Formats: sequence, C-alpha cells, structure tokens
Amino acid sequence: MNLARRRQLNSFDYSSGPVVYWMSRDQRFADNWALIYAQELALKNKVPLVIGFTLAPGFLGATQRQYAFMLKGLSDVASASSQKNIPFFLLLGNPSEAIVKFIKKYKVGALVCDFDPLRVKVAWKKAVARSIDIPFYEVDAHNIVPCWIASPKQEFGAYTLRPKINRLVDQFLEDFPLVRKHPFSFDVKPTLIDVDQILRTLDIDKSVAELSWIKPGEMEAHKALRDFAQERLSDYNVKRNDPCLKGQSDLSPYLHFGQLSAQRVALAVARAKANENSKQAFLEELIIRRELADNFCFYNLYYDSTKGAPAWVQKTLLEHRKDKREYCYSLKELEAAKTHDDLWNAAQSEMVAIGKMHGFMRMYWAKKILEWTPVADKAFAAAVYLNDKYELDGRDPNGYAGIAWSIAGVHDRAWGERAVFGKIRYMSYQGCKNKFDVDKYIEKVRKMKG
DNA sequence: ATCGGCTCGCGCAA
DNA sequence: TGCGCGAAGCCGAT
Repeated sequence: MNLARRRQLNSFDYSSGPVVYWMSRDQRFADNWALIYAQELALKNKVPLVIGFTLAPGFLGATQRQYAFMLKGLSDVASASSQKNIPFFLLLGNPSEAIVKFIKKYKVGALVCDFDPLRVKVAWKKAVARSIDIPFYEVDAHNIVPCWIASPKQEFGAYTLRPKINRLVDQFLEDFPLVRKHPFSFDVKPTLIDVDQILRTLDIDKSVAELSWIKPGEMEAHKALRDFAQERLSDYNVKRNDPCLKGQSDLSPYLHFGQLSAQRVALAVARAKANENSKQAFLEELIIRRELADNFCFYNLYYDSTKGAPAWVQKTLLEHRKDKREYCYSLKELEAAKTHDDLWNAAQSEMVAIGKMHGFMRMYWAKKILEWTPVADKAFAAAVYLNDKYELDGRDPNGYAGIAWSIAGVHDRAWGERAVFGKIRYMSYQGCKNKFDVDKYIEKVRKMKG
C-alpha cells in the first residue's frame, strides 16, 4: 500500500501482539485500504489479525432504517472475513471504551482505524489515543486521495480543490490487492451477529421503517455498480438533474456505509465503455465533490451549522435576519410535508418513503427550509435533523456539505440581494418548472413505496 | 430563446 | 494590484 494513505496518531513502536482493525466508516471486506494495511502489519510481525466494530447504542439520531441497513452489511463482512481467518468482533457500548477494553484484554500490539472527519469520530480516536500504549494508525480508506494529503486547509470551492486532487490522483487511483487468508490464527471465536436480536436491544427510533427497494451489503453494492455502469452511466450527463427519471447512480447509501469503495467505483467508471461527458461528470461528483465534503467537515469545526459559513454569508444573514417570511413552518409541519408547496412536499415525502431524495431536489428542499424558517440557524438544524433521520445516507459529510451549500453559501459565491436569502443563491419553483415536469415528479412520489 | 447583471474572494500573473 | 472565474440560479430586457 502507498504509505501516504496512513498516518500514525501517536508515537509508540510495535512490540508484540495481534493487529486489530477498528472498522468504523468503511464497512466492507474488499477494497478496503485500512484492512489491507492492517494485514500488511500483521504479516510483517507474524501475528493474528482481527476486525473490531464498535456499535454505539445510539448514533447522531440514527434510526431503525439506518441501523438495519448497516448491521446486515456488517454481518456479510463478518462472514467474508472469518472465511479468511480474520475474526470479526462486534463490540457493544461506548466505542472508545469498548475498543480499549478489547485491546487490553487480548494484549493487542497495533491498532488501525479508518478515516472519518465527523467530530464524534475524531473525539473517539482522541480518547483511544490517550488510553493505549501501542502504535495507532489511521488509514483514509474512504477517499481516493487521502483527505489530509489532498489539502492542508479548508478549501473555498471545488475550483480550488480540483487542481490539487488532479495533481495527485494518479498516485492513488490504483488497483486494490486482495486480502489473503490470514496465516496466523486468533484463538478466540467471536459470537455470530444476530441482526434482529441486536436491533431489538438497541434504544433507537423504530418508527422510521426499513427499506426493501435497496438491499444492503457488499455483494449488492457491486451488483448496483455494475447495473449503473452498464445501463445508466452513458445517459448520466443528460438525465442526472431530472428527478422524474432514474438517472443517478443510487450508490450513495453503499458509499456512505463504506459497503462500496469510491475508488472501486472510480476504477469501474473510468474503464467503462460509455459517453465520455457522462463519465467525466460522474467522476467529478464522485471524486471532487465527495472529497470536497470531507475536506469541509475535516477542517471546519462548524460543518453542521451556519457558524461554518464564510464571512460574507454571516454578514448577509445577519442583515436579513428580521426580513418578513412569507411562509413560516414548524419542524413538525415540515416533517409531515404540510406546506403550501406541492413540489417541496413531494421531495420531503420521497425522502420519508424511500430514504433517498433526488440530488437536485435536495438543494431546492434545503433552500426552501431557509426561506420558511424564522432564523437561519434553525433552518440549518431542521434540515440536518430531517436528513439524518430519514436519509439512508444521513450523517454523511456529503449531507452536511450539501445543506451548508444550500443554506449557508458554503463553496458558492454571492448572488443578487433579495429578502431572507440576502446574497445566498436562491432557487425557485418556476426554475424547477423550466427544468423538468414538476407534476410528473409529484405523481411519481405519490406512488412510491419504501 | 438568449443574455447580462447580480456579487465575493481566491489564486495566480505581473 | 489586477483579473478571471467559480456546484447545480434568477430575473428582467431583448
């Protein structure tokens, strides 16, 4: 592995004991640089290799919908890894305490984790680093160019990150080695993962239903990737922004849970025989915009509130904070999709029904929440709450960056001054009407089932 | 149907 | 210091 993908979070040297990969964001067996690196370490030292996944009893408002998708995917990872003599342990409780307890109990010699810019994950790792005296490595298994290598600071827009990524992408966009059957055995057997039993014991919101239109797991993710690359990639450029059509990849739930590697997707798309403009447009979204979202969350402490907005936005929001809102809705009314705007209601209903709102509608949806909420801060919080509760890919940097773009002008520029929005880019019902068949989309959502 | 203005600030050229 | 240009737009003039 290119060692630039990993960095050490402390300064201890290895002495003895098995290697543990603390899996968190990248929940897959194949195409996972963190696991590949952990095996390299274990082979070099001739010791066993173990995967540990710490399951928090509740995580940033995640519901039955997301937990079920995740746990089913994890049980696939567990079977794949145990076949390669790499036992998979699901550790319950406070994540940093659970992993430290495991390390002490089994005299673990080195810890490898994957990369995640979210505050809570950074805090877990800090707590672990304080409590152990073995080498602790972090591998960016989610991005193609590791987040901290791509840029040392928060970028201002796609246009400033793009040349940095493009300069480095050839060094990192390489094929994945296979994880081999591990030759050194760990002598403790993990208990099998009983998804239904775990779901029953978790204290989570069970009112948000599981979904059946999308199947969790690595195998399903690869199927979905093949299907997209063969059937829809060629038309991506012309169809992606029409929410009436199935023009998007629908891969984001798999990418969010790490059941699919973005690098695997990039390799497949780059090699696919398809319209070149479509390939370019898709790779721009997959690589530049995805990694821009990680960059935003990694370097901006306030990625999920208006405090993270650039100065010109803070100023313009302040100037317009007392503007009269023509419509005002409570979070309850928004959640129930009871506004005067049938297009907005459809977008909200789509998210509630199938756990995924069309990409173009996500912008319109968030901007209208800003328009109809008394305070911009509250608008941001409402968008985050709804997104994280219903979207299968909630709690993702892409979600935070998307809301920040819509509501807080992040990665965007100033536009013509108007009420409530100030200089933040506005989007209108009429604009949508000019772009696609609004009534057709509303009708499509009406028939949707999760 | 098409076009320019709206408006900010980075990054680079000079 | 000046200049070009940027994640998805809007609106009014032509």
